[in-house]
Amino acid sequence: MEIYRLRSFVLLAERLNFGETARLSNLSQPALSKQIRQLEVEIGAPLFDRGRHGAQLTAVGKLFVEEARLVVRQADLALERGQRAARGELGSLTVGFGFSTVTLVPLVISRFRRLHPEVEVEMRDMSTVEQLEALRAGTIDIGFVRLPVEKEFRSQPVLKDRLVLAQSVHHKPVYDVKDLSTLKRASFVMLPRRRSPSLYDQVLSLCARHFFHPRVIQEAHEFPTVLGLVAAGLGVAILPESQLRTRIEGVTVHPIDDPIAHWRVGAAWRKSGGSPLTAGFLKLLKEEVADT
Amino acid sequence: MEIYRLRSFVLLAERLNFGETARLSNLSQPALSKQIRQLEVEIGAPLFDRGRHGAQLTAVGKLFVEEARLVVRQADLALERGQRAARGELGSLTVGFGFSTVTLVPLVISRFRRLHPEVEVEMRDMSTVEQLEALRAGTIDIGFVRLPVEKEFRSQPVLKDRLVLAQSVHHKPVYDVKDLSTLKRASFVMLPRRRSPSLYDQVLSLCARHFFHPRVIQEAHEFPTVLGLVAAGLGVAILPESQLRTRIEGVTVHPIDDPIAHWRVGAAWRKSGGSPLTAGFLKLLKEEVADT
DNA sequence: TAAAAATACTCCATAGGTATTTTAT
DNA sequence: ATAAAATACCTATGGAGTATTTTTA
Repeated sequence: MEIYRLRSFVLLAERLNFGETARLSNLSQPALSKQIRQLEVEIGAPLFDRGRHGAQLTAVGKLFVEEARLVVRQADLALERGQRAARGELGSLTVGFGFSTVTLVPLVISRFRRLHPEVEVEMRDMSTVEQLEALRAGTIDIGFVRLPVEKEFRSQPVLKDRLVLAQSVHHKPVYDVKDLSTLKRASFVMLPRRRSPSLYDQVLSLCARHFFHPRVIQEAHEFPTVLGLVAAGLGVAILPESQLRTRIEGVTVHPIDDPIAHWRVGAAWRKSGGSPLTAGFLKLLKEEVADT
Repeated sequence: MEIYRLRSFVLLAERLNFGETARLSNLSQPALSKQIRQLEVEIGAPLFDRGRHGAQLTAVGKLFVEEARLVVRQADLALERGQRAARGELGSLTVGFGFSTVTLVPLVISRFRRLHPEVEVEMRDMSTVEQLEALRAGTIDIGFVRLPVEKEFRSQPVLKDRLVLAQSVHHKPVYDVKDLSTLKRASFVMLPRRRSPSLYDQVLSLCARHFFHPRVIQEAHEFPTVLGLVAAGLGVAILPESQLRTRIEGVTVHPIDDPIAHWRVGAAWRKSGGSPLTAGFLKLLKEEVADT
């Protein structure tokens, strides 16, 4: 029982005339006759009574035309939804992001939402490791992680980030970023330690390369707070340059010249199962990155 | 977008392996590949990611497989319901009947209901004219009317009926059914006049052939009541022989020997649009009639 | 008898099969 | 290197067209 026959049947049930219906369907009358006859064989009963004045639905035909209509409608809906999904107009997209893309990702997502209002877009704040796991598990479709990424994924570079030393202009002594070991005696304002590898760990290994453990005098949960505390003269902070949009008077920043203090951040996604939504998002992202 | 392709697609989406799915579908692997590829062209996006370890649904594929399942399910349901309707297991049947078949029709209907529990069967008490109109309008599927019936309908004889004269054995004078004109002075117990042609009209024309108008002394709404009144000596009654199952002590009946006092009653139905239900009912009816 | 559908027959599109190549891990 | 899917090519089923016959009112 194929759909093209059901379509013909439904049309004929409306017109009740083989010749006319055939013409309107761009079919020959015998072709339509054969289709209907085939349906009648499959059902096991005549669907029409053929007479001098066209055709009349039988009782079975009346019952079956309702069923046929449902199938045809469902098929049309399926095709439409499939095509819309293919055009990236339907579906859902989940994006993971970390602190380095906390300004970029919401920007791209809001543009994406405006372009595809019927797509469900979700964003999730996660660490790099969590994002990689979530990508593998299919929980998120795109993540923003440190590059390079495992060959298991595809990626696209988004921004370069590096660590900077922030200190108050009023504070004495002034620490020299050229020689980090001078920070041995400094007080540090830090974000809380998170599931490694987090910024905390990175600062730790950076200090370890200069044979000291940083003295943490205060923790704060947000970058602006950290900078505020630094400005207030509590101590120094090491943080990613990407977070310096919220720059504060009275604080100087200097990039740290150490290989582990530089890295690239990129969007990452699974090689397989890519949807048009992923592609569309990445395209927007590329445009956004090019603009900045 | 045809159903056989959707079926293959749904199966493949469950197995995620072209070769295996093809084998289970009695298809060759290239045939299945071609079907899926065709679907992908129609949708406008890949439905699977083909890899070393079988196939994986893409995001679009995941969305579309749900749609496809709905279509396949709807199609299976349609076919099943169509076939059941064709076997007379589904649908509705409305039967009209008059007083002559008031015992026969419910009998056949209850047998029919037992055979086809899922069929909605309705019976409607109507005059012959009403039944013919209802047949034309499609309000009823089968009627029980006086034969012969217009060539517009098909029919099947059910019973012979004729009018009988009923009178009390105690009543004097005893009326002679051979000479109806002796009834000129008799008192008649009658059913109320209904929309013609009813029994009332028929008795009237029978009397008119003998040049008198019957003197109606009492009306009653049921045949048993009429007979009871006759037994009580109120008068005579002319009624159809088919109603004499409810015979009563002290009442004699004699068939009236007049051409307009005989007729055949039959089942009638439309020539077109006949359903297996109609056929099934008529078959049961035939058996029932043969038994009596 | 005339209009409508069915039949007979032909053609061709396309589904399906076999053998082989390409791809991905 | 190897398993799996794609490709190439062939066959054949059956869907569609034209001409004609049959049906029915």
